[in-house]
Amino acid sequence: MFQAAKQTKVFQDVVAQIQEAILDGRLTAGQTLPAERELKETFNISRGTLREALRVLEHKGLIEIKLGVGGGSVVKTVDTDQISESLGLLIRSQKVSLNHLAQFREDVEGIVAAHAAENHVAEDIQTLKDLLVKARSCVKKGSSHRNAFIDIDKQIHLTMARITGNPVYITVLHSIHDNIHRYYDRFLSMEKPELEENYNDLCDLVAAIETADAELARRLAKQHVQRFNQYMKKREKDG
Amino acid sequence: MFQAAKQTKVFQDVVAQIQEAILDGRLTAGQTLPAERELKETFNISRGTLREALRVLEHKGLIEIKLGVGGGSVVKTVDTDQISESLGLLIRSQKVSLNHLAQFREDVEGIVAAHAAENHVAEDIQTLKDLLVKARSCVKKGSSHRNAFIDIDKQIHLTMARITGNPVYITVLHSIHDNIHRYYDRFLSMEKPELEENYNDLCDLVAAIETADAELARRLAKQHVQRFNQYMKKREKDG
DNA sequence: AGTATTATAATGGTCTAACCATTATAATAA
DNA sequence: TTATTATAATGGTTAGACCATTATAATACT
Repeated sequence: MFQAAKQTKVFQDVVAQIQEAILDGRLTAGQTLPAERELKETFNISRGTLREALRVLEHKGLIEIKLGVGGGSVVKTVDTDQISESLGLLIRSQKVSLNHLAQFREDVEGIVAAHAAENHVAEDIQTLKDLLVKARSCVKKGSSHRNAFIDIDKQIHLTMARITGNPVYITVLHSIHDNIHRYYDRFLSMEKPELEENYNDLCDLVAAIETADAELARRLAKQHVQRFNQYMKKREKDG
Repeated sequence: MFQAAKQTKVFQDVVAQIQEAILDGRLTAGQTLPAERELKETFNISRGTLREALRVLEHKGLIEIKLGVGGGSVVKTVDTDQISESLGLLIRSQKVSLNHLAQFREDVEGIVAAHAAENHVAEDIQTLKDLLVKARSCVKKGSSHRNAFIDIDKQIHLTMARITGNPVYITVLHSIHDNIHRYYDRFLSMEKPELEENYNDLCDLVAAIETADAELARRLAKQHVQRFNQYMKKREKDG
């Protein structure tokens, strides 16, 4: 019938107060909070308790704590790091396997490509084509530039996410890529023919986006990601 | 050329050590860590520093700190709460709007429904139909049971996510629903005709899943979520 | 005997007061 | 003018004490 009346723990109350101030805009990114020895007077608490609160706020990604003169707790712009970290924990807890993440990525990349085909402007296509040029030079240099190619591949996908105009896709794709990287290092070996195959995928994909063919873009993106995943699974199996 | 040699901060080292122990399985869910006064001796640090570390681990969702005799730091099963919280922060920081979240949800619910159509077993259909019966009784009782209906709607969607067998979808859908709830409270007003409309949507959707028609399921799910979103947007504009 | 009450002790929560480590800035020297 | 060095502000850490909560054991009551 009733609910817990209040946060019994002092540090939680402090976390809540500072968090609300940030989210309400009373504190904005870049601003520095008062020094700990001053803040503890404001809240009328001990420094230890205050520091527990600041530690939590830091981990939430709301502040950054800097050392030395002119240091202190600086309000941060919220980004996707915490989501990536949490997803990483789920993966490492074996709640999520490579197959699970790969399946999700295939679907999401497909959707992102489709939206990109619908929403792009001319400038976006130029950005993508510039990235394709870089990708091409990596392919020419062969498997020694595998990592550089993978990085450009990532940039192309993140660019498509940006073209959707929806920050959720950017966040989700960032989190996926942050976490799938661990598998790339372990399982993904691409030789020159495979690099070329992937490069051609990307060219076709960009072309589909340019002609605003959403359904084709969706299919190509999915197929492209599937290829990556198959390389990995094959290598995972072979050893 | 070189990287930072080590974590300068003591508490970070402690966080890392305990986290690794949990992720490696040397500590498993349910186990209780030694008491603070004992742990601080093990790590050879002060209690304050140890508590900063434990606070961070708590916020990561890796441990739960209980009071009193028999209390202490208990290793937890990792769940989706942290991801939901982080997504919530992004939304409240106005990095993500209702429209952004709604668009994403339409796409994801479509994909989930399609996978559910492909992967379901007979038992799953029974679960869904049981939920439909409950939904029907809410509709009969009219708008006073709006919240109960919304909750069952949520359960149906989460059930479909479970049917996919992919925990990423479960996590993502949980996070979306956790965060879209705030908008429901503010903007979603459903009268009896609208409840009926939605109930019929769900019946059609479950039928499509039962007949394993993935493409139809995808379209119906998307359309169903769109309806919800339109109610909200209409009300956001009007009221 | 069984049940309610009360004391005990273990554990996290908080406080105080000090000192260490890092770093931007100011003072000083070359 | 530039390089060096001292200063002081700020977070990082330590030590030891006491408060608050709670499972369990001891006790009193019926």
